[in-house]
Amino acid sequence: MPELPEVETTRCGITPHVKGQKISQVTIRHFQLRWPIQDDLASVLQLQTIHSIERRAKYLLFKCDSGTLIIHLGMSGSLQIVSESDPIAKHAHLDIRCGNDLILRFTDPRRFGAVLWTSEPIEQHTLLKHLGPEPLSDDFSADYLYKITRNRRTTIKTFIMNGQHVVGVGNIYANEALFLAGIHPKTLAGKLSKKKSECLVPVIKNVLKKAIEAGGTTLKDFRNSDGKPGYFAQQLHVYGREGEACTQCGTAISHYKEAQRATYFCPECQPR
DNA sequence: ACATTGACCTGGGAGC
DNA sequence: TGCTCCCAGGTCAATG
Repeated sequence: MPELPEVETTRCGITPHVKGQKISQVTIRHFQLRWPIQDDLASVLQLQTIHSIERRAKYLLFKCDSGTLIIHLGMSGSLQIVSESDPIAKHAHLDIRCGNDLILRFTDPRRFGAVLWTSEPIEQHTLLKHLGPEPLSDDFSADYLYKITRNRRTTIKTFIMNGQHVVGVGNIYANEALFLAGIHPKTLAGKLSKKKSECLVPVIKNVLKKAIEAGGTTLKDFRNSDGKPGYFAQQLHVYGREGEACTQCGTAISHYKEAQRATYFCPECQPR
């Protein structure tokens, strides 16, 4: 469920409750996530202080005394601040109790998420070291995108969703950005013109920023750390709108599968 | 090196 | 009501 805006919304929501707190108790109810949670994680985390909560791509990084707790929300994960009296729902796999007696609870029905511990420098971690630039950083520029797309034969949609090229652009926002830039999703990356590249990069930044401001996108069940939905779904132009009228020209939105992911576009506004 | 596909897992909705 | 099938916001691993 979560794309970068949802992860960032989560990070901002939990930070005031968790930052600077000492971990008093860790309860792990289900170790089998995308990768198994290491079996001594509870004792490793015990009595460590969480100094900051950072984000790289869609990974949340909890910087502790002797290392970093890495949490990825996968497709269906969420983190909430709860109290001891809150009922433990079915897929609440991990609780991290802090000195203020608030509990950071990781819930993930599909278990595509991950909870990992590392004591090595975080940028050298296997999962992080090959990631492309953050989409909201200056490193993600029109020049950069134009250069790295040369001679690439995959489609532009698949290309921008690849974290080696740029991180944090998931299926919803890839669809939305290509619509807003007037680019057909099947355009070959190598055929992206300089001009379209100069259009697409700011559009990606803008759509992600707007979504963060709206608290993310709630399609079915995304909730921020306060249990509230995100409101960006109201601003979606094409995602999930097959057959509906394009907001710009009224043409029916088309739909197909691209690399196993639902793809939506306006045939009029996004010509091939 | 690059491109494509399968795999991981549960729940919800559509259709019968 | 209940069964089956298809779909879902991610991304690594294996294959060609």
